Amino acid sequence: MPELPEVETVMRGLTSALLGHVIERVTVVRRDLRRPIPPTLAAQLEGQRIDGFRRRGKYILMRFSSEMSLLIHLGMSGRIRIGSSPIMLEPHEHVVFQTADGLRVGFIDPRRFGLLDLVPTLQEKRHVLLRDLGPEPLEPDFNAQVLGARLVGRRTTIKAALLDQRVVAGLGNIYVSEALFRARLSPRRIAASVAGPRAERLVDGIRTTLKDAIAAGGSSLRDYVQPNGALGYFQNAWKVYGREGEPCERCQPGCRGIRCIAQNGRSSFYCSRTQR
DNA sequence: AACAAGACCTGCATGC
DNA sequence: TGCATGCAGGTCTTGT
Repeated sequence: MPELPEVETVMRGLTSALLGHVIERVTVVRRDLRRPIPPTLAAQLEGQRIDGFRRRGKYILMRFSSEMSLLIHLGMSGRIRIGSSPIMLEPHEHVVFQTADGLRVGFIDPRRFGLLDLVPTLQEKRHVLLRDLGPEPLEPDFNAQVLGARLVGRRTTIKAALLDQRVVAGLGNIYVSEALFRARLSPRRIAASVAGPRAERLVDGIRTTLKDAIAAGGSSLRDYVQPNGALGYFQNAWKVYGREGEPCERCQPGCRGIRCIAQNGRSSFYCSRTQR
């Protein structure tokens, strides 16, 4: 489910459902996710009021009145489900939060690549999983200069570089393909060669892709995206991802068809005529 | 230091 | 039907 637009959508859903609510009970069904759930999770959160949410890259931070923050990552298959209290545990539901006024929030993650951790709110930025993240692509200070500086000297492909969360935070396999299409850059291009006007195009491609996807509520594959169960629909607006063989919207008649290649074990989709 | 490959885990679609 | 295979929105670790 989760690249930046899906994580942003989830965070907004959590905000509207849970802001100001008080956690009454935390039940941990299974602790062995990507990293173990802290043994003190329940003790530290029970009785605390939810005071706000932040997103950093693909991570969500849920801030509590105790000045502790719950750090959430959804991995590949993570989901959050909100309902009212008496609901059956569903398969792979590893943690359940219940609020004082009867809401029930479940963290569900079949593959267990996701994680939950605690960090003092004032030290969020120093958390080992957050401290090396690159710039937020939707912040105003993300520009061609900033991106170009992080690509200097990198001999890998631009595809691999953009998946590196230290270069820019929040992109994943789908949105890298989509952003490179909009920027008319081949995923095979050497990262260091993206500077000047190409970097301008790429920044623009990244931002417009992410903004459009957020406006659509993200992309839904097999899982649903939003905590209330609503589906995102940006998967219908993908221009290249999952469209191998189709003509791209830019070249129409003369198009050789969208290609799918493997790079570092992951698929990349692109138009070899309009992306160089 | 940078990079590619392997590892982690489960579910699902495909093909025999 | 049953089974094997490969693939999936991520990232951490290992080895070159």
